[in-house]
Amino acid sequence: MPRPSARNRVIAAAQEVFAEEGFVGATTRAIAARAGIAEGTLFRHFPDKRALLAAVLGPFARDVVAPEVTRQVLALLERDHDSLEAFLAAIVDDRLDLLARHPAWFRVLLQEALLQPELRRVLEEHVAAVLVPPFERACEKLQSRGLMAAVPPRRALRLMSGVVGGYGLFRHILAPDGPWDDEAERREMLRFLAKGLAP
Amino acid sequence: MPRPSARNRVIAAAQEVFAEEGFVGATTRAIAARAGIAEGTLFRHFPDKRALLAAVLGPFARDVVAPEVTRQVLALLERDHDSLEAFLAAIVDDRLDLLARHPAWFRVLLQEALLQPELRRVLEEHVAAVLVPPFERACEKLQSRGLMAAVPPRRALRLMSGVVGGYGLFRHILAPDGPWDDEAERREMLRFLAKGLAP
Amino acid sequence: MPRPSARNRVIAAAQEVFAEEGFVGATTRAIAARAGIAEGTLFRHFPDKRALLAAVLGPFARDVVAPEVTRQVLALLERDHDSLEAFLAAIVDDRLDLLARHPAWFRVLLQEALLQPELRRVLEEHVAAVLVPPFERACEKLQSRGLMAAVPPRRALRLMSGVVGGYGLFRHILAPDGPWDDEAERREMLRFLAKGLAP
Amino acid sequence: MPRPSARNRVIAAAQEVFAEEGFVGATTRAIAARAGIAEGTLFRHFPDKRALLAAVLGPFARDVVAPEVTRQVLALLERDHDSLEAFLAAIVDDRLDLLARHPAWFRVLLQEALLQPELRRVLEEHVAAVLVPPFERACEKLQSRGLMAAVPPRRALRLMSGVVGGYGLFRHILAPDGPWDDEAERREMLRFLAKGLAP
DNA sequence: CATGAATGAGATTTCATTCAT
DNA sequence: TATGAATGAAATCTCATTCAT
Repeated sequence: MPRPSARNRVIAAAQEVFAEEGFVGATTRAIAARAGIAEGTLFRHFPDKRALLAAVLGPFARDVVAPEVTRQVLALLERDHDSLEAFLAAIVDDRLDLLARHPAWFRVLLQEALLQPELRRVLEEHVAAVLVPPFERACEKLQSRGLMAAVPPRRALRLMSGVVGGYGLFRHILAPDGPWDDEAERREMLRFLAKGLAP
Repeated sequence: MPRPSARNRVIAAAQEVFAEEGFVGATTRAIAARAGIAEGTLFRHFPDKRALLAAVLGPFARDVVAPEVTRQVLALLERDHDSLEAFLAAIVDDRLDLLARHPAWFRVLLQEALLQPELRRVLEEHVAAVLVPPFERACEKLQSRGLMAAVPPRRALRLMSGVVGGYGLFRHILAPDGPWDDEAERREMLRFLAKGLAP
Repeated sequence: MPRPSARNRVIAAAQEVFAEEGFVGATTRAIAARAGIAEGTLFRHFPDKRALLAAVLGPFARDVVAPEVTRQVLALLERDHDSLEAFLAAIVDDRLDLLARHPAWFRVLLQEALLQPELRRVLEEHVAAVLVPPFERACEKLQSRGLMAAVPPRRALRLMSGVVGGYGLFRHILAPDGPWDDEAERREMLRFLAKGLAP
Repeated sequence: MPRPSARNRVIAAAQEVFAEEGFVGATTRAIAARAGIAEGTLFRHFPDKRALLAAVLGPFARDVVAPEVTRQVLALLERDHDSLEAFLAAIVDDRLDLLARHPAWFRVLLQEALLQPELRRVLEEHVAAVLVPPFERACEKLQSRGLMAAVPPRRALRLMSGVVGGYGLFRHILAPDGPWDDEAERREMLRFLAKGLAP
């Protein structure tokens, strides 16, 4: 396996430093050092620091919304689920998987979304706009079959996001060193969600 | 009503700018300008920028942990609750009230906790250490009376935090301009929590 | 004995702080604090910081050159001395006495003379110009009577200054806490000077 | 001959400005301007202003204490001297040589030693501790052979330092523009010292 | 292309000095 | 007259960005 290209090493380094220091707190010097290149070289690959942030968030955005990945979530949403439990398990597992694969992205995204209205707009447009309608349809389908409480789907989405996101926050940021039993957490989260959203 | 003291104007300005730009992104120039004072004057009131952050977060920390306020939550936790619903309502209302009174503090605290391990340590020590044990006892009391599911109390706390915190995030930061029906949100959150944590 | 006037307390405080931090390093805030007055009050007594320095050095300059005091040294110089030892003892004792009474002045003067050409000029003009000619005459008188080596008087003055000043430097600045036997030091300095300048 | 490196130009400029204005009075702006570089560039070469002072004094400290140079003085001290004159000439010439090569260092060192206890401690430890014991042994050897007065060696060292240092002060700082006959000064200083320390 | 030295705008902080009370 | 809050110029230091090699 060849050494990753300089460009990719920079992106990886930037991701780490952004996660640790925030976008404003991260210095191009630190990023270049961690990538093992000269500071000037960094600007051969990216016109400026914001472009680097875009490059870091870009793949994440793609991972969430780009056709092939979104298609997976969308597929889950479109599929007919026999039970609320099955539906929740499919969604939650997919998101937990994403979280486990990219904890740093989660952190950077949360930090920068707090600060950058523009990023919030992009997320709203590319994530919410794409995922919410299918999610709503899936909820309505379950609700019409009497498998789910009559909660407005957007509120159900927020509740689910709060539960899964809160777990991600504690698990990967606030107390990453604690003794976590991830499988138990997942099971209990699902049980809790299922009971909370049961008819 | 007299003009608020310069010191208080600075704190208010800093709170706003920190919330908008983050601690690192906020400039003392911007804070001083918004407070309507010269930049140098700012340092007559606070030895440095970090002290200003402390002054912004301090009241929040006090609001959460200082005896008289903590006592209120602690009182809620110590009291005997006739039902899970009553217990949840007491806790959630208290936290929602805090959130509604200090949305900017919530935002700054979240941002900085993501970045500053030291702040996480302080919160862990002053908030978690004080509130968790009484919360655990309250849960165990309810559980022993068969009013609550046999969830480990710390996990229950995380689930509740996720639900309430997620709401706070959407409500006050991500989409503060949306058409929110706060009373309905509160009611549904409580219903959801109560069902999810029911035996 | 009444409390010294505010003005004098400021001068005393300034002298200490100048000695500890140098003129540039001393802050008006520190001086005011040590004098026990408000910073603004300081400028009621002195138009600016340089005037304070002048007020600190002024009395010293007067002590060295002002008629009544200079007259004492001058008197010593004009007097007929029976021996080199007596001559040296008179001069050295006078200077040691000055040093012991005002160690801080010595320090401030040395520091600022290193930095301020203007101060060097003033000292040259008021001290050197006044004291050197009588000193030269005294030397020449001793030399003509065969009591002193044929050293050019200015060089003799420099040698004496080096010996006494070097002692002052070690005694009051570099190692003020050492176990000093001042009387022995004086005796040995005189013996050394007398031998060194003997015919 | 190539232009000296930027780093060396900065050190040379700093040395001059420190000598003229003192450490506190010297501004990085002035140093950068004299070195012909941008102010920011200065901090590429030295982490902060104090490091620049260290870089200016460092070579001096090395020149005085670093093995090869100290060894030279130490060699002089260890050697058997046939007469007090030869001993004094060896020591004084060595120190005068150092002084002539680095007058600015002498000045900066004196200024900062007056102000910085820490620097005094370093000098005490690295210079005094290394040179004093050999000096004492050399004196005792001369004294036991009846070639030198029974002066405690440390006092002899102070007397010599006063004479040589006083000369350095007048020669290089207070009146550098005067008409100096350095060879005569050296000769007379040695004669004076030899007579003063003779048995 | 990669480098790393250099830049200069801007950030935080200090401090002598002013002025309304 | 004394106060102390306020000022703003200037000092130290940072950092994204440029450019000759």
